[in-house]
Amino acid sequence: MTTAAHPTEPLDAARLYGRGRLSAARRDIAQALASLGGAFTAEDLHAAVSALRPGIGVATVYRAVAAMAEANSLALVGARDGSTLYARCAGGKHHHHLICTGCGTVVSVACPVDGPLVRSAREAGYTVTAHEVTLYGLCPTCSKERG
Amino acid sequence: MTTAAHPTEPLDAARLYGRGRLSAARRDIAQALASLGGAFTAEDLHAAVSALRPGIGVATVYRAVAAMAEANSLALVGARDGSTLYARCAGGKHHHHLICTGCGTVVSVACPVDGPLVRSAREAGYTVTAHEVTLYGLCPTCSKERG
DNA sequence: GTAGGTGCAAAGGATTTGCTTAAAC
DNA sequence: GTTTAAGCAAATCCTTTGCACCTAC
Repeated sequence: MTTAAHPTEPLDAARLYGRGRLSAARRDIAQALASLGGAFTAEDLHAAVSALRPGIGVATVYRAVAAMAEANSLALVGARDGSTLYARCAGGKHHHHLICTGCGTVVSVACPVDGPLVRSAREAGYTVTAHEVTLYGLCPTCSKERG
Repeated sequence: MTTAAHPTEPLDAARLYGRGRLSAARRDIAQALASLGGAFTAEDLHAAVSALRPGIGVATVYRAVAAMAEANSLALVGARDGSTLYARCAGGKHHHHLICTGCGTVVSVACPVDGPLVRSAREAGYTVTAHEVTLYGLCPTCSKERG
């Protein structure tokens, strides 16, 4: 199957950030993150954490996001307007993301680049070192709602 | 073949911008664009035009880029640091881009998303409305140079 | 003559950084 | 006690916008 539930680990705040210290703020960020579910921007996360911890600074959230991305707990899954979209992503097997533009839900999709595409590029003399793939669309629920 | 010379039309300044007026500044921008070759940022283009037309404003370049993108003469092909990467792209058949990180050359690659991936997503109840695919790597020349 | 383009400067939004204070280990 | 994170503000970076003037058609 090509689409699948997006692989995330249980939300263990200690692991989210790798080897950093676990402050109260970061615990709240972890909790807010769990409540977001799908794709989100740093601003979304900041807004969510603010409900739990009024007055938390944006820099704190940005630094936490950077730490989580570094620890492979978050993946950069795209962009919305001028902002970067992140989603929880346990890493593991290489895959990409389909983001529901209706509700933000994220599902995994198999990588369509590895394989024939990279192979034929190599045969043409090209070396593919990186690639970005993101799909946008509607999840089953939102598909029904919007016809 | 999966990789191919990137489809661009001969640089006809009149067509680059769609139906807008052809000012002297836009003619110079067109000429600078031709000299850039591959992927570029608005800032790259502004720098190139500045050689031909010192004192040209950045806003003019940004507006010209927007006009060209609107007219399907340019495609947004990715991002570098915080900046948007564009490349000449005649449009036509749906495709994506492989950008050489060595020299900026852009080549077309077939879309690996249309087909099985979209079909299986649809079977799972998802509607795919859009997708982004960009490959990064080295062209044959840069591959040799860097081993 | 008029819509559209230019240039400049200021605004805008997202993200980062410097610095001092507070807290985890 | 030492090192790391928080909080706040200022700074930065890319891009867009407002406005007065100019120019292609």
